[in-house]
Amino acid sequence: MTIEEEIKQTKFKSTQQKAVLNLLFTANWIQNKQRDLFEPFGVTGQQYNMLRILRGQHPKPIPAVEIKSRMLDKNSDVSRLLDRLIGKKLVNKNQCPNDKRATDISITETGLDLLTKLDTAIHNLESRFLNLSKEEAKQLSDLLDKARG
Amino acid sequence: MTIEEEIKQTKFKSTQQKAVLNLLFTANWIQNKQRDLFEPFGVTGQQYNMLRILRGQHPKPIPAVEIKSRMLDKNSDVSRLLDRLIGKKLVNKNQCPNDKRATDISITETGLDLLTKLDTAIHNLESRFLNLSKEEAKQLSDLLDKARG
DNA sequence: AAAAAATAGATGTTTAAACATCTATTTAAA
DNA sequence: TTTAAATAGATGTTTAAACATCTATTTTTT
Repeated sequence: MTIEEEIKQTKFKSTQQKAVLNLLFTANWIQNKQRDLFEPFGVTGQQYNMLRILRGQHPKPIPAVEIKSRMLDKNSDVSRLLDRLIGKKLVNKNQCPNDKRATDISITETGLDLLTKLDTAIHNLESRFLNLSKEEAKQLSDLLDKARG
Repeated sequence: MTIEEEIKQTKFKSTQQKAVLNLLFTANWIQNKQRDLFEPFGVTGQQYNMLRILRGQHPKPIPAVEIKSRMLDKNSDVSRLLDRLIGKKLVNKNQCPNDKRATDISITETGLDLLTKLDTAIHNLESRFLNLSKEEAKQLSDLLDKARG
């Protein structure tokens, strides 16, 4: 289905505007698919994003401000996102000894196990349900980089 | 700034995964820009989306369910989004005479005036701040259509 | 060293998203 | 035609996003 069919709009002010609408629509489409996929595991997209960041640093703990700088959504409310993950025993938080303002955040074994389970499911979503060849995916990513440039 | 720099991640599981992350990041980036732009006018992105749909049908009223089918976010809580726009006198709602379950929704003159004011601002965002030529924008839109296919 | 500025993070409040459920009406089936 | 199913929309509730403000600590300036 083209974007015209998806939002029942045939005329656009400009090609750029159409691209923007398509981008926002497609992001929503992906997020809905991700939500369905994450739901049985009890995590949200933002929580998954945070867990992946922590796995990337594991076993080194990182401060919350560093997590924030790596999040897809730069406005994330990291404090309370962390609270929820701590509640689920998926991450640990300690005061940083070098800087008493800062925190040492790390992913737990439980968190790593959960990510392992999610990996397969996510991989299916991203490389099978997303109907793009490797070349097309690269082209898309490059265009997105340029768009923000 | 490339997506690698934006989220400080250099390795991706697959090119498709990188494209997905870039897509979600870029959608967020656009939504933040839109929020800044809409903020002085007192509307949100979803409300703007709804107003544009109603303008497209003006002066013909349409039922809420038809609005929903045209929204970028198909999960929108149309009832309460409408309540907010009615509160701002930007749209009208009446019971539909042919089907007492349904509603007749239309944009008001105030709503049309507001959209006129927003048009210029939005156009700047979409065709100037978005650093893509017409050809590149088309290429992006086509890739997004294909990705969902 | 004292004062000012910046930084890390927590927390309070308002608004909206997410999800389910409910009512009224219309359409389809038995 | 009476019942069952589907549709349109409203509403209740829980959770999270958005935005501002606050405290504690560290860094910079004077």
